[in-house]
Amino acid sequence: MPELPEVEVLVRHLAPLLKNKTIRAVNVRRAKVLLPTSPHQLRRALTGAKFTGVSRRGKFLLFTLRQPQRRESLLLLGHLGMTGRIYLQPANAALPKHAAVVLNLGRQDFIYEDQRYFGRLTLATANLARLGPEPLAAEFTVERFSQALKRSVQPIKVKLLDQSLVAGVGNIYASEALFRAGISPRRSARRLKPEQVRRLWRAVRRVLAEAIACGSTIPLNHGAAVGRDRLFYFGRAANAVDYYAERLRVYDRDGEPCVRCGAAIKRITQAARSTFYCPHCQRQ
DNA sequence: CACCATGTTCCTTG
DNA sequence: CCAAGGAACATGGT
Repeated sequence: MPELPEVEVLVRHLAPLLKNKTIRAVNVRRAKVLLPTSPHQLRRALTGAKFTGVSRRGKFLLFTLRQPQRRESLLLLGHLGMTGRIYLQPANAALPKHAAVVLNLGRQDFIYEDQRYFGRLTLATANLARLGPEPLAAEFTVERFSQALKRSVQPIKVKLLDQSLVAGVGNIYASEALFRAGISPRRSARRLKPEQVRRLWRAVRRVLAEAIACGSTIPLNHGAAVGRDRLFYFGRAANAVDYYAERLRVYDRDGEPCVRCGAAIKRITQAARSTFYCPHCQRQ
């Protein structure tokens, strides 16, 4: 499910639901997702702790908690990997097949599930330090972006996925931003002209902000039975949420006409991942 | 059987 | 130290 916009929408959804909820019990069903934290460490840290806030950094979810008898707040880090999901459900409901961690909050369970187990729910926060600037914050300046691009000979599409360049852009929005900026995904990062760097910088911000705005309008609190599998699914498979998929101009549109010029959208492989672009609108 | 999938880390090489 | 490339992780859909 997750690139920055989807994580942001999830954070906004979860924050009011979790605020002031106390964790009564911690059930670790897949220890791998905690690493390097151990199940014992997690249980000891979280049992009895109360959620005080939920925020985001790049694609990471940041849960802050207050432990009983302690002054310092505790930081729990979440990352959804490719297929992770977090939601609340009634405490007596059946657990999903790939539930990795379940936090009992009383009448509700906080479910962290991940079909492929690429994600994390951990007390280890070291990886945050490697992240680049937040694209929607003032720290993400065109100068800083430009300087970082000059040090790379990688194709710009591949470089956009580097979380130390800018935090939160993933495979979908990298293609979308390049389309909006009219830049070829194959172009070497250091060879972008200043005008292109500026256009791309703006396109990254715009594409992410629009996706957040769109995601924020989708009602997220539909019941688990209806919404769980649809929430944040944004491929274009049969059960995709059209409302969301329609917003993507090039991603997964191989062979379809470009919305701007009508040329057929192309799919190529870069760094073992799919890139979609318009060969006419994105020639340089 | 093949290939594909919203992501990151680890290892190697230069 | 840094940049870059590739395998690995694990499960499921087509």
